[in-house]
Amino acid sequence: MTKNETTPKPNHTIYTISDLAQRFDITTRTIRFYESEGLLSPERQGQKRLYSQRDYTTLKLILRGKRLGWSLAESGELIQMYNPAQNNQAQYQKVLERVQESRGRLQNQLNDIEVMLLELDEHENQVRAAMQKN
Amino acid sequence: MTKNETTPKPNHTIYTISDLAQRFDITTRTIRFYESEGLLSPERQGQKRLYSQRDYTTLKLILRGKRLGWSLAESGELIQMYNPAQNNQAQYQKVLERVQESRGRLQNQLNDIEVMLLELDEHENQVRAAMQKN
DNA sequence: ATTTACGTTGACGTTAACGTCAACTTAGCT
DNA sequence: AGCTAAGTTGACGTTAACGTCAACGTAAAT
Repeated sequence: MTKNETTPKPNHTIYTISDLAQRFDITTRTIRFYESEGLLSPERQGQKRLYSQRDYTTLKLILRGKRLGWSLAESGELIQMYNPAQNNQAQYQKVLERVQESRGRLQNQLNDIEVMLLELDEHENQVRAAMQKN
Repeated sequence: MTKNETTPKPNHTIYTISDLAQRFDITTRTIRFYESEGLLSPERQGQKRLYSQRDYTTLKLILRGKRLGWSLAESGELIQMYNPAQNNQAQYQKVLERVQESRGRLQNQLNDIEVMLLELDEHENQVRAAMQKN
């Protein structure tokens, strides 16, 4: 019997806002802004925000999205997908469709990247050839 | 002997601004804006702009960059790389370094995409499992 | 000659994604 | 009690990447 579960993460870990800011190298202002945009919804202890492991994961997703040029709204849709919504079959079906859409976008981007990489190879060859000529 | 050259493109083709706008589904305003940012420098016939095959390629590169979330400034550097600059070895060397940098960025993006795709797979499995349960 | 279509140059407006204060509150330390 | 560090909520500022509009030029078609 092979271990096939995901490695058990400390699911109870709690982060403060500046804690997250440091870990992800962003400002607290940014984190609050994401909340105001509906991408995060941390617990409160009094008026202070407390972030869970789920919030951590969500933030990671947002930032990965940003590195791929996704807007916050687009990442927001992704986050929605991952959140437990209604349990009925119709909703499940919609989620699966969204998953397919996201996959499609990513595939397109993957394609663009490979074209770019090929063009870089080609160009490098040309430059090296020109270097030899002299 | 195999044909290994790139397919001969009509290198003399000339485009008007609205022509390019249609082909790439952008506005003429956008194209002029890119020129004002130094990304394009079309010929002029009187005061009208005439775009060459090189301009066409440059635009394609810009838009591909945008789909990957690259800023115009970043795409501008790429364009510089592809343009015939000084012929001395030092310059060549710098170009090769820039090529490596671009490759690195693209590899990072590629990595992000694969993580996202894996997470989508995982989530799809979970959703399908939940659908079966009911 | 005058529409019509296409092009040009400013100038100003707009949106997303934050940055930058300023004016508080709150909890812990001395 | 008083200080300090970290957090909070507005409110306004900023930058990139265009959109929108006005006023004008020009070349081909009727």
